[in-house]
Amino acid sequence: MSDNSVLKTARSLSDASQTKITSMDVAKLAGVSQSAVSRVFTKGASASAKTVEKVQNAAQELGYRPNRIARSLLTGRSHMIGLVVAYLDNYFYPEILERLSNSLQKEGYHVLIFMAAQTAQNVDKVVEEILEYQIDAIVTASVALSSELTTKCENAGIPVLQFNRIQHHSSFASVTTDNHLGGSLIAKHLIDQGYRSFGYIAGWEGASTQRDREAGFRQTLNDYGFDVTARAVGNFRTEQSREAALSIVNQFEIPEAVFVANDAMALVVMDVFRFELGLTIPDDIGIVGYDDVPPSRLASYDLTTVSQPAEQMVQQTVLLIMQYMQGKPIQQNEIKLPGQLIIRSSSQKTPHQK
Amino acid sequence: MSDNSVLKTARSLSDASQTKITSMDVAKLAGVSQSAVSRVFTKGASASAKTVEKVQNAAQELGYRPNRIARSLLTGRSHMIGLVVAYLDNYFYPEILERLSNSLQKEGYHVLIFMAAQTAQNVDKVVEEILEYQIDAIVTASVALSSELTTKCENAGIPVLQFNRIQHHSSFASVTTDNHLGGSLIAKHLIDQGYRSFGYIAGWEGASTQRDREAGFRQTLNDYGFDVTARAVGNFRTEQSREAALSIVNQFEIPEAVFVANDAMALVVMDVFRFELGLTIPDDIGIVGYDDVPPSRLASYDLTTVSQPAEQMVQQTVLLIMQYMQGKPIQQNEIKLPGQLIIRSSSQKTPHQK
DNA sequence: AGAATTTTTGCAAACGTATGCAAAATTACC
DNA sequence: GGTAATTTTGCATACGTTTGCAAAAATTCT
Repeated sequence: MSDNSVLKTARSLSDASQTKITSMDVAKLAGVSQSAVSRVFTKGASASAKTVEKVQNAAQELGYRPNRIARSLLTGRSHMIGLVVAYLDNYFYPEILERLSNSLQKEGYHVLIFMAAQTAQNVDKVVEEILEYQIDAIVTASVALSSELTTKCENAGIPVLQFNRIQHHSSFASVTTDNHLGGSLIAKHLIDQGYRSFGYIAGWEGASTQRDREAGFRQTLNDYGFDVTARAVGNFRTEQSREAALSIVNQFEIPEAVFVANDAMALVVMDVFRFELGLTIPDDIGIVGYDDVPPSRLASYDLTTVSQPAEQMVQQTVLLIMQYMQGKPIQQNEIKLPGQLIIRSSSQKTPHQK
Repeated sequence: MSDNSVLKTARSLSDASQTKITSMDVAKLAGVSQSAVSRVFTKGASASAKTVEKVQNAAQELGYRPNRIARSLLTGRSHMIGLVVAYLDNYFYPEILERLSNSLQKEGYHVLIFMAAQTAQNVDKVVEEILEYQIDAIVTASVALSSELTTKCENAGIPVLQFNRIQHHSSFASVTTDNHLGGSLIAKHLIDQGYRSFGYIAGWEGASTQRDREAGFRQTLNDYGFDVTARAVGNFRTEQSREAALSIVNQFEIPEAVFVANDAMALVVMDVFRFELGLTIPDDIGIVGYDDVPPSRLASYDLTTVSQPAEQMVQQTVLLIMQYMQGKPIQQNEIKLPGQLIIRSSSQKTPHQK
């Protein structure tokens, strides 16, 4: 008797009584072949109305659901998308994650999460793990892959989509907002408001978002004959932004307005200016952030910022993935969406008149 | 000739040239059997030092990584944990997700995310999908399963861990903080501070967290001879909390202190009180929240709150999962951790003296 | 050195599904 | 009603692993 003794251990775990129901069980109950069952549950396969009904009834009765793992093994598609993300404490990413997951879910895909702390080495290790899961695509959110890994993914035939970050050497697609434009809009706005000297608190210098925002900001300032006269680095970390705010004030002549590379830092900076240094916002000093995260809208901050079109970014990302799944290769595809300047009171020097 | 024409389509997608490398390929290159390769990569299996080296070299050269999908099919373990979550906009959950994912990653497990909007029906549909993925366990974060689904998971032998929520009928485990205690601590603190009349802004009434927080708050108030004299419902939604704050003031005699069922709402409430109604916090009115989310620490709010021991909660959750994986059944296991009252200035009526 | 023991190895059978192929059943057509 | 065209069905194989089993190799012991 050739019974399956292989899974003895695994089976005994799940309390013996109820065993896993397979397409075979359904087939037997419905009085058809296993392939018939498969065809009923496979999109695009055909079966006669009669068998469809028989199978569906049997499946219902047994509580059968097709096993995606087995299906994946055969089709080569797991319908899982790997998301690599470094931190979730930036308010912006939870929103993205929620939207991305929802959109993919609608298409029958799901998100497998991978946390990768700062170091590139770490990211690489994590991506190697991902590959074991046979996911269909990788989305990296503000995280960079080593070029070695990049080619590895290429070889494995797994597309990598960079979300909110660009590596230009890479042969993969990216979806970003136009950070250069955003920085530029901010400069223009501050100048319009009458501010005449400018500070900048930088994010992590390795990030393309940081670089582009600063470049745009500086360029437009220059175009109008101004420059950044005070600068500090906050690395996108809230813990470091207090130091950065203090150093702007202590090491330089206090600028009239400061652009902080993201909202999470800007909120802290505002508090340092107001409560620790006794400055008035926006009159003593104007503040602008980037991202338009929910807390920025709170009345206590009412922070001017650039909103990232999250929904569109996600839609584009999903679209690219779906296109790839339908066979269209993803080539060097850089999608850049415009952000929108959201003017609030933190930078409205001239009193807002009704 | 019996070549594999089955995967023709799938293969042609990934650009032909490089094909997927399997343990067979490695075996051939290393001059051993396929099972030898498997044993080298399987924790707990033995192989001679010589073959280990040969195999590792070959694997290295080919860039081989074992296919977890295939492994899962055989072992019955996918090493994936399904996380069902409704919203990510509560600041608290992103943190949980990050921690949970990190902890599980250390154990070789990964998180597959499922978003389930409010309705129970929706949750059920999503869980059905989950089951197809053959995940090893489900963690539900502030989301409830229908009892029908509950038994379905039971039958499938998949444990369900309720995070931050309890359904008492359910036969599954839960990890929560002692919300009743938290509410009680808040009442005690407010009374100690000299507040003498109390309002409450409720979360979603279907949530056990909401019920327990309110019950603890009320009970301790009663113990000291007080009661809640103003109440409104904010459903844990920031959009609804403004209305709630206004109705507290308009429909009742303004209480001296208000407990808001979570921080996300409390922040909005503070702003309404201060900026729309001209009240001073904490003197005209004291405010307390719940969760200790990052923005609560910002100087503009400095909100008194109860911190949930996120790290411990996650640790316990992971521990339960790992125990189950080792064969220990998860029975009605209600883990309840104490929260900690974090006293900040939003509720310090008597001036804090150095 | 030979027997007894332990370790390593390869063979082959599973896991649960999708799908090419040919046979069977149905439908369409004259 | 008989043949041709179409649809449905079952068989068998494959996906890439793990693992029980027995044979082979290495080790230990007397």
